[in-house]
Order: sequence, then structure tokens, then C-alpha cells
Amino acid sequence: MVFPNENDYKKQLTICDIASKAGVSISTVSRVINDSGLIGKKTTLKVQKIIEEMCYIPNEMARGLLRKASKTVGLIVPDLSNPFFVEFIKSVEEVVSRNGYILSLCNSNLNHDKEKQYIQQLAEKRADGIIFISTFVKNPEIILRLRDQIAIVAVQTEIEGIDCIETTDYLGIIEGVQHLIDLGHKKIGFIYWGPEVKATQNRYKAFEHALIKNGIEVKEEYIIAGGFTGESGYFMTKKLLELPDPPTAIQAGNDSFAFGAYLAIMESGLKIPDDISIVGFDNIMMANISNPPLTTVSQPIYTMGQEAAELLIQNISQGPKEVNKKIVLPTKLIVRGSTAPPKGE
Amino acid sequence: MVFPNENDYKKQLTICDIASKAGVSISTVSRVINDSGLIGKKTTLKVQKIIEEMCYIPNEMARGLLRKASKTVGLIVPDLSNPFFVEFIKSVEEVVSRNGYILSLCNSNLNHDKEKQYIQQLAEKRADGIIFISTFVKNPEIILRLRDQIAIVAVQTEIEGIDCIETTDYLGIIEGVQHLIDLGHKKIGFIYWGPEVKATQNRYKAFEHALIKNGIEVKEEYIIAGGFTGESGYFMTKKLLELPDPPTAIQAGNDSFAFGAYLAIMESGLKIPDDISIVGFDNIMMANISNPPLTTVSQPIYTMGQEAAELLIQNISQGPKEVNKKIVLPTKLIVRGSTAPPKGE
DNA sequence: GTGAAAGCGCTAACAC
DNA sequence: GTGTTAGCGCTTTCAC
Repeated sequence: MVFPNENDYKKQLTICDIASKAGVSISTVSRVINDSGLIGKKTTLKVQKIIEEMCYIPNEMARGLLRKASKTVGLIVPDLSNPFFVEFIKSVEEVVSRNGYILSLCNSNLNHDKEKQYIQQLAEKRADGIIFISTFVKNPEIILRLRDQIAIVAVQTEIEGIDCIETTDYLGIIEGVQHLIDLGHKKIGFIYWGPEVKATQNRYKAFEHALIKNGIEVKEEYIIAGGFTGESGYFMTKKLLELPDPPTAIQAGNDSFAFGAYLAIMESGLKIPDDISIVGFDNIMMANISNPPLTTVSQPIYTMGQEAAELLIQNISQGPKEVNKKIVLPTKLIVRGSTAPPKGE
Repeated sequence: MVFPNENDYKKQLTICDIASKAGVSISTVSRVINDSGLIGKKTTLKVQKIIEEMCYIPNEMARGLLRKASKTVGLIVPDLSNPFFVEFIKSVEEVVSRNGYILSLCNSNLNHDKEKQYIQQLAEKRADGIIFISTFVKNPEIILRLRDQIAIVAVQTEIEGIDCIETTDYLGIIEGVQHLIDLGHKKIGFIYWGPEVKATQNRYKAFEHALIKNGIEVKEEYIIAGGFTGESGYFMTKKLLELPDPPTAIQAGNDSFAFGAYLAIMESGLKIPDDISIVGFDNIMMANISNPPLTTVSQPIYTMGQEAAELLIQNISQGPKEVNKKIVLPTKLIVRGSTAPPKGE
């Protein structure tokens, strides 16, 4: 180690060093840094020059302690291997950083304990706000209690008393399934995360709804839950294909699963959409460039991130409100090349 | 607003509240929280119960001010739309969070000013460490100066005096290009970020080297730089295809560009690999499931992230060392379906 | 215009 | 075992 004394490393310049070097008081330096406009031009210039020369960097922790703000917002996502969340992160990061905040990224991996631990950590760090997307939230009380200290926005996760960004995903799934039915499909599979995740539970109900509305029996073996990793779309589809009477079409709970399905189908020697049709959900970038291009239900990913971040920042500056806000964004079916009538029609 | 007085919101419980409620001193509470083992069982239990009941959350900013540690590490990436970086982030996040740190994600978008601003912000927050990957780093002095205060690890970016994680990417590109040459290609295009980014500059040199070694002329019009957004692979390839005598094969600087190339080629009605061969670089997940599967040079993405994070954490606890460490990880050509001999061979 | 001084919430000697 | 006290680096009244 370069420094024999552990404390020499980490010895940082403080406002006092600048003050004494400049021959002024620390309050003067502080005022210059925060350009309060109260300090004379000459002093200001002198202090600024010394700060520059000595490479002084203000300590945001000390500042934050006093101001009760950390200029940090946390973002808790369930799965980094799903491009949908990455595009969401990207748009949140953009807004947040433009407003001077830094993003703390927390990947819960759909693990409830990890999620809880992250919330605790963010609270200890006194994050100014937290955005959740598609989470478990088994214990909403934890979040509700934080609400008085930390601004919170939930995306695709309805929590009583918390502002949220939703989409018309219920209708979206119905549209997707209806498209399949209109093409002539009757044996339709559904692959999704599972009922534990609020965001997808809703989509399952929509799937059921669409079938029932069209007088099609809901077959339990066509519904596969439990996709908690990146490749689960692949495994869920394999299960579907191994069925004695496999479905002729699959509605996926998200595009990531749809592409997992692509792989399983390619492997089994079947052709999309000739042998089997696929409808995705989200409309991630890849949906457009895959082969065949994916028919999917689009969600306005970019707008969702933007709205979430803007709402959060607004909440940070205004404190908790009495009525909680809910923004609903539209979904839309986009027909591309992965859907066709079933064979023999 | 719920709270008429702005200060009531944000009023947080402190160690003092707990102490007075428990009828002990604040140091006792502090000791219980940090389970120093010095406090009697009965007192410990009593204090813990009160902390639980009152939902007290320690203030990490106050703690950090004293301990000179923020339990935060920053990660600066150039482009979130490239899956390579996302996989990298994922593996860094995993290691970092397992060690009790929180990840501050900074997307520079290959913008030099933004990168600089992020570094400043992370320094102000007193991040315990920073990981850079494939950055500009126009002014290494800034980083070098921070080195005494903040642990730093650079990935695919050599900076004098900074620990780094490299791969044999020079050899990797040579292997990729050699594969193309061995197949019979002589007209080979190269699409990459550009010479400003150190990580890719190196790959360009390797490309040149491979051609020269085989006695093939380096044609300037076959080398396209300037891919700074997600879709640039697409645009760069279009330029290549519009040439009067277009290349029969393309070596891409990364897989993201390779898939942009796929799109441009599909659009122009050509077939991969029949009409044109593509070699990627990175071996992102998608390379395996694309159609055709992408021949590419793999980098051990997951290991790179892991090694970077572990090295950083080690540096954090040990302080700067005299000799800087350099870890070199292997690349490997993976031949899949996107390469074939040129037409008419 | 500028300085002195009182904390922000916490940890860690140092006492007893 | 537990309490007292002195700061960590900064902002912000309140003086002058």
C-alpha cells in the first residue's frame, strides 16, 4: 500500500482547507460553492480559483445529512435479462440524470428477500425516491410505511396508496388472443411469470377472459407459469410442445418469453408461423428485427419510464399527496410475421 | 400535501428517539445496531424491540460521513442499448450487491461531457469505487487524481496507473477475420465505433493486421466508423452495401452492430450467409438464437463483470497499490451459421 | 459582504 | 456494560 497510515488514504480536502488557503471563513466558501449570490465578485473569484487548483470536491454526504436529500433514486427491477426492463431503465436513467439525480439500480431477480433487502438499503441511504416495476411486493406495508419519507412510484404494480403507471395490458392481451382466434386458432397456449407477480396475474385473467368470450374452453395444460429466468420462455414452450395435443398458437406474457419460444420451436423442427403462431407482449426492439418479425402487443416502454421518473421527481419536490395518481398508457396490437392461420385452414 | 409544515415530512426517527424510549444512551443503541457484542443481552433485546416497533431506519449518510464510506459503487457504461453492456452490468450488480454495496448506474451514451459529469457526481457522493467500461476517457488526469480517494477499475480501457480487465480482443478480431479469409473472402468490410474509443481502436488495428498478414489490400471504403447509437450497425452496413463493389463479408466490432447489419442485409433482399457473411464480436445471448445464428468472437462477459467487481471490492478494502493489476481474459471464435464461402466459390 | 456558531445523525474513543 | 463527548463536512441562522 502506498500510504503507511491507513488514514492518509481517504484524507480528503474539506471546505476548511479551502477557507484557510483563501483567508476567508468556511461560510464564505460554502456560499461560493452554492452560488448564493451573496459574496463579492473578488472573493468569489479567488475562492473558485483555489477550489479549482486544489481539486476540492464537496462532500455530498455531509450536505445530504443537512439537507435531508441524497440526490439518489432507486430503481428496483425484477429481471435484467429481459430487454423490456433494460429499455425501461434506460428511459428512467435519462430523465433522472437530467434532473441531477443518480440512479441506484437494484435487480431483484424476482427474489422476494433480495427485494426487501434492497428497499431497506435504499431507505438507509435515504434515497429521495424509489421506482418499482413489476415486483412481487408481498408486504406492501413496508412500502406504505416508507411513503412518508421517500417518494414512491410503482409501475405495473398496483399498491393501494402509491402512485402508479399502468398500461391497458388487460385489453392488450385480449387483443392479442382475439387476433389468434380470428385467424382460426382454437388451441392457444399461454406462458407467463405466474400468479405471484401482480403485473402478470392480470394478464392471465385477460387471457382467460378472451377465450371464454369466444366460447373456447380454457385448458389447464395449455397454461404454463413459472418463468423466472431469462430462458424460461424456452422451457415453458418445450412443455407445451411435448403435450399429446399441443397448441397451434401461443400467447406469451412478454416478448422475452416469445423469443424463448422461438428457440424451442426452431429446435423441434417446426416453423413459425406455418406450424405454430406466436404473439408476444411489450414490443421490445428485437421484435422488429427477429426472423420472422414478432407479432406482439406494444407497450410504450419509453414513455412509461419517462412518466414514472417525472412523476417521481415531482413527488420528491412536493412531498406525499392525499390522492394518489394513476397514469394509464395505451397498448396496441402490432401484427407482423409470427402469426398465421393454423395449418390446414 | 398531508403535512402543513414542510418539515414534518422528512422528519425522521433518530438514534436519540430510540435511546430515550429505551431509557438508554445513544451509544448503547448504536452498539446494538452495529452488534458490537458489548451490550448485555437484556438491553440488546429491549433496544431491538423498540427499533422494530418504531420502524427506525439508521441514516447511512451520517454513518458514511464518519466512516468515510458510502457503500456505493459507480458503473459507467457507454451504451445501454448494447446487450453486451447489459450482461456486464448484470454480473457486476450481482457481485457488488452480494458484498453489501449498491450500484449507481451511469449511462454516458458515449458523450464525453456526460461522462465527466458522472465522475464528478460519483466523487461528490464519495462512491467507494468506480468501474469504467469501454469509455472515451479523453482526460485521464481526472481519473488519476481520483485514484487516491476512490478505487477504480477500468474494463477494456487501458489507463496508465489504473487496474484493468482486458481480453485478447486483438487476437480475437484476427481470428474472426482469418476465418473469413480462410473461407475465401477477400473483400471484407469492418464496422466499428471509431478510433476515439480506445477499446475499439485496438480492434481496428487488429483488423488491418489480419488483412496485411494475408496480403490483402486494406481498402479505406470498407472501413466504416462512427457507430454511436443502437442502430448504427444498420446504417454502417447500408453504406457498405451501396458501394459500387461491396464487400462479400463483414467483420463487426460488436454483436450489436452485427445484428444491425442483419437488418440492413435482410432489407436489401440479400441472404446471410449465401450472399454475404457476418462475423460479430462479444457473443451476446442473442447470437445463439438469431436466424441464422451468428458466427462471432466470444468474450467471457460474465467473468469480465465478476472479475471487475471483485477487483474493485478488493481495492476498496486495501487502498491503492503501487503496481497496477491487469487481468487478461481469453476470446474465442465461435463458428455458427452466418459465415460461408463467397458466392461462386 | 462576511464570520461565528449551532447543529444534521451518527460512531468511537474515553471514562466509569 | 453503559454513558459522555468530540467530531465527520457541511449549511444556515444570526450577528456585525
